[in-house]
Amino acid sequence: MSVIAVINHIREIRRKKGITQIKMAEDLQVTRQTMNAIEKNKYNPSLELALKIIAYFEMPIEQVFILEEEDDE
Amino acid sequence: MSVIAVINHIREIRRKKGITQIKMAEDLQVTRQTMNAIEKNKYNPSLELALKIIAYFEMPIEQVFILEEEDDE
DNA sequence: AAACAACGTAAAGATATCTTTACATATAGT
DNA sequence: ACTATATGTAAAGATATCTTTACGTTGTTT
Repeated sequence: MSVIAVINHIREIRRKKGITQIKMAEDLQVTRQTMNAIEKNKYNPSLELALKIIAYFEMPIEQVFILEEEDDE
Repeated sequence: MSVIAVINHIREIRRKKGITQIKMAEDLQVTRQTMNAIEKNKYNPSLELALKIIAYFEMPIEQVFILEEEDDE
């Protein structure tokens, strides 16, 4: 069996930009728990939040979110 | 008040490509009711489904999904 | 050591996304 | 008129996304 999953590089990008989870959550108008859960891949952001994130980072979506094919997970 | 909303151009793109809702739903492994609801902007796709859709169309995300700022809706 | 900032996490509840089943409408072809 | 294909829609239920509240850990600074 194979499973499709989305992973993200938010944490690395955020840190590279020197932004805290708290500030980013405030800027994007979500709670820091939400940002934390998304960074730790506990669940995916909604499309709306994902679009806000790539706009916030000013980066193409492929550099932030990856649609991955995994095996047996 | 202002509201952020995501709209999409899936229907136009799909028709331009001559694909039916039914075939697209099968190819993307969702129900046609889901594709119908998304096309009619009843709700947004998940990020995972959105990424599958732009891969399916082979188009950049900005040409399919638009993050819009609306007034008082 | 005490204080502070950033991050981790958990549980309960609200709303959004998606499936299944079912029925209905519209259009085209025979 | 009948059949087939594509699309619209609704209701019930499952799971995902996100908030609120709350408490815990880690590292840094004074």
